Amino acid sequence: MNTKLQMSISDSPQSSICMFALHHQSSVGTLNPDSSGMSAQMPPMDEGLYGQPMAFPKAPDGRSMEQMMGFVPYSSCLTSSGTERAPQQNQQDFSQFLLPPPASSLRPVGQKRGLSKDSMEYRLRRERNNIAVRKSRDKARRRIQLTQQRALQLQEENHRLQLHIQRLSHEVDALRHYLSQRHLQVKEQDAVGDDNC
Amino acid sequence: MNTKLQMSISDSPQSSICMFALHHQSSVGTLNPDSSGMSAQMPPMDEGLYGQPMAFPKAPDGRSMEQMMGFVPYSSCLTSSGTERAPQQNQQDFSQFLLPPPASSLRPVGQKRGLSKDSMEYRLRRERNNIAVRKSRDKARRRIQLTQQRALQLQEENHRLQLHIQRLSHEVDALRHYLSQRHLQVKEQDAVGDDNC
DNA sequence: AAGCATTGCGCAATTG
DNA sequence: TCAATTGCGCAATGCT
Repeated sequence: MNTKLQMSISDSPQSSICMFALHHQSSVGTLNPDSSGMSAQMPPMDEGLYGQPMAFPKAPDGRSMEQMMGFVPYSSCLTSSGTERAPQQNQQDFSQFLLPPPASSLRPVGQKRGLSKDSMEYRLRRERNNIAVRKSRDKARRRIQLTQQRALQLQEENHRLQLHIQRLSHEVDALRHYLSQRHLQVKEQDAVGDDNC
Repeated sequence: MNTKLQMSISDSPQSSICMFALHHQSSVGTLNPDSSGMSAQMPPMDEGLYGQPMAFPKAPDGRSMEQMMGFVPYSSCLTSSGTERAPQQNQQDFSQFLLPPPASSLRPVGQKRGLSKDSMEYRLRRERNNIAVRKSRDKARRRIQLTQQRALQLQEENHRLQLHIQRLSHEVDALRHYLSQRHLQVKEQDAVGDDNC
């Protein structure tokens, strides 16, 4: 399902080899046809679901791809199948990854994109995003807190309103009762009056 | 200043070669070449609050646990001057990070902890934790949703209760008014009766 | 000691 | 182009 393909290759900026892979990955990941496919639909599942890492599917023997390949992530990027890397596919040809991105790539290797992890540009972007993320999460946390508080306040308010309703209801009952008594009284009185006069 | 040094050694289980630079570089390192000097000109990182990463405050000496435990391989990468790492940062003393944890550590170096990222044990732990994390976040998401729904329901309920109160209040008013009229009527009648009799 | 649950964080992909 | 979001894995820590 989720064809995340996330690869969090994150670091490893160093070896040029890695970099290539990264370049690949980024672009491929994004392009990944499947990505558009299905997106977020979370089944109500509880258990079974979490078992699927979706990112680095494990080998049948339970080993993660990383372990098996030693560097699978990159390959997975290539193999567009994102999701379930065929277990038998071990024979994959990685030579392509070892080569620098073809000049035909959308963006020239050392350009804007495909930013080397060492570039100042990259770090600036990352740092800005990290700040934005912290800010966003802070905001989310506050929003959640407010919602919880609001729920509590509403609950209290609710209780107060119910008590008020109870009081008013009793009052209405009392008034009605009194009125009915009064009614009888008057009737009686009327009757008496009639008799007397 | 910012002693981040984040090391998100995270992924890149693959080639030990690939990982590390980032570690250092991460925040300040890369951005602020002069890190040691502290002039940290970090870009225009205003945002007062969010500008501070304050990530791994852990160890007293500022080292993160990962660092403390030392995954030598990665550290070695660092030493390799590898790549490009901070040009001026060279003066920083990372020797502490390069050394394996003291034998006096709670657990022997090659033991449970200090798990090599390549060990099956490590991957199993990670995978289990990833599953737990997904589950936990799913739970949190549901909890938040429920809270929001509850707030909405309470708000509606609240509105209904207020309307109810309004009706009851009017009813009370009406009854009282009627009663007062009745009261006058009776009094009047009484008076008339007295006169008549 | 061991294991799941939480939480903060950075990365990368997306969204607006 | 760039900030805001979002899903994810990692590691530290909380909680049994």
